[in-house]
Amino acid sequence: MAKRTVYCGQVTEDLVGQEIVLKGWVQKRRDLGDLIFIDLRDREGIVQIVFNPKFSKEALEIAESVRNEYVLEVTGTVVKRAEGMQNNKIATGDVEIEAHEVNVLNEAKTTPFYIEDGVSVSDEKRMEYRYLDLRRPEMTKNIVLRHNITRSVRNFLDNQEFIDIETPYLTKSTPEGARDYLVPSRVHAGHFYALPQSPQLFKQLLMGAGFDRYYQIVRCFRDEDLRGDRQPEFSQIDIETSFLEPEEIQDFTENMLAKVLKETKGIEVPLPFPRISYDDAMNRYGSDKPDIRFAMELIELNDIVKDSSFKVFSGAVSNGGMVKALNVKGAAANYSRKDIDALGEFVGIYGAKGLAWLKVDEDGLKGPIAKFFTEDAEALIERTQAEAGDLLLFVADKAAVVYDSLGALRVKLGKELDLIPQDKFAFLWVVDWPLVEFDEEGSRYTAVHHPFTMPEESTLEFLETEPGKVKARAYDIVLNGYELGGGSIRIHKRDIQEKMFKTLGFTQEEAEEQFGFLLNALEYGFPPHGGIALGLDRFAMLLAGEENIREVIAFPKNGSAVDPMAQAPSLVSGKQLEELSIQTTKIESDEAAEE
RNA sequence: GGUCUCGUGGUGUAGGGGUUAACAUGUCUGCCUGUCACGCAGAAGAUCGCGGGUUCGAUUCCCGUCGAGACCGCCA
Repeated sequence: MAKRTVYCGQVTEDLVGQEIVLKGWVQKRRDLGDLIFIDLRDREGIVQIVFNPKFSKEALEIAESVRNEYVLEVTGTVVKRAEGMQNNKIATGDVEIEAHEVNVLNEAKTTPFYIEDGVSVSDEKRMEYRYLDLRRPEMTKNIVLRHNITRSVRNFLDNQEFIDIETPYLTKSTPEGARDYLVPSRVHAGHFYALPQSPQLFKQLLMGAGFDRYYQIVRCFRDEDLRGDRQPEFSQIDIETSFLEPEEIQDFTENMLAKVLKETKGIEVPLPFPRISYDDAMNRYGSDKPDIRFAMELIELNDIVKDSSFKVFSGAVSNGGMVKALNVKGAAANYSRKDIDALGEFVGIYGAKGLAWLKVDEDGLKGPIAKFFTEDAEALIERTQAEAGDLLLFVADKAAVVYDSLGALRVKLGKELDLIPQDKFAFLWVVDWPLVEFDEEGSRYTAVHHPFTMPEESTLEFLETEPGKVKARAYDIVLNGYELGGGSIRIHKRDIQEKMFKTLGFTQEEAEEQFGFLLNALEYGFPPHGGIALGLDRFAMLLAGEENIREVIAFPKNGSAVDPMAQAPSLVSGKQLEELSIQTTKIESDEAAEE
């Protein structure tokens, strides 16, 4: 076999007159009889090959038998295309290759779908034939972009004295938080490893070991239901440092992110990124990960409506809930009563019992509840800055429902009304988080981030008495409405860590059993430390302009956590299970044994 | 776990109680020396996801089931 001299997509006018060797896949064959064109594709792009009896009769004969996705080795001369014959749709469109020789390296069956960008084929088919899907230029591009991102990240961190250290994948199950993927131990019957939800404890222990600045681009595993931005295994850029304040960690993180955008997309993002407190984020956007590419903030109305004759509003306030509004500027005409009903159904998903609305015209407020607003109408108009043509939407409920429903509605309206600039990358730090929140269902406190987050010194006194008041030294980084990552200063003193576990409802024995090794370590000169973890898949997704992280993962799982190509998960034989001392139903093991 | 939507030639869709199951594209054969969404002529290709029910008759209606997708819950 001849050696490839150049990628198809990199044949340029500089090579005109030269004999080159290409290896690639047949994108398309156009047979005009005694003249055949083949578009040859490799990972870098496409170039046109010309087969003409003038160049080689033999090659032409082979070209006649060639079909899409055959793998070819082509030897030929680069020629400049004649005036008017250029194809400006491909990068190599000013040249073509006159084929002297062609070898079929492999044949191909007709593929289930044509290999091109923007194919209309189900995700299921794409994933079943992922190796074909990845041949599509837009997918190849996404995977390469992902590589460029990790390269850029590594370069940045390497230059800042960070050390890349691997942490175990077979580790210990911690029933707190997300469900673990369990791995049975053959050697220790009935015992299980867990795949890490994150290397959190190990990276902290590396700080205890003195490594000072650690990073790892690491796979994490969570056995929870999937979403467009959630896969059971995903990658994070995991970072931990000793002796740094939150501001210092945020500072290098945003420098890193800005550098990645510059290097991979040529985009300059202004530094520093804006900061917003958790409380402000919730109050203004109804979300702890607000998309600040557009305004339309939530408007607080409690003080105006607390005595309203509209009982839905005044009642919500007197019950300890709240009333908030969105002013959808100039949208009154866009939304019919039926459309608004649909919006009402939408907020119902988030538990809102209804969506009240008013339209504003030159004479004031219009709509079924307008009659309730008399003397307070002016205050309402002033607070919402309502003008003729605006649509006001209200939710009155307990705080969580108001935030969730209006926060989601805001984003939905932003998309529907095309208020979101698509080419913008809007980073945002969300800071001043609560340390814990009360879980009604379990009637106990759970950590908002994780149990190792350092409480804010000034609120530490409430940890055992009123945990809800304690602030965390935590920070999330948000990009375009997606939680890109989260970090914090961690607890480095045993007594505080023990109090934290106690607040979260651990008995001393449970804390010792699950986290004893951490508690012990904290007693041996553990440095103050903190870090951050960034979701690589989401970051790549956003930079690629995709809406699903599958588009930037080479071999992802589908919505049911299944790999339709490899057909994982699968049944295993009874023998395998027996070796692992796992009891199972007879049916399962029998079925597997038959295969 | 819940709600909603969708399963029809290889692929993507249309259709609808009785049909020769339609369209596009792809595939195959023939012709074609400047195509690049090549063109022209012809051909093949579908147990309408699976099971049950209603009906004289179901791909169509109903129930179940399996699969897929979106969202809620969940994701310390």
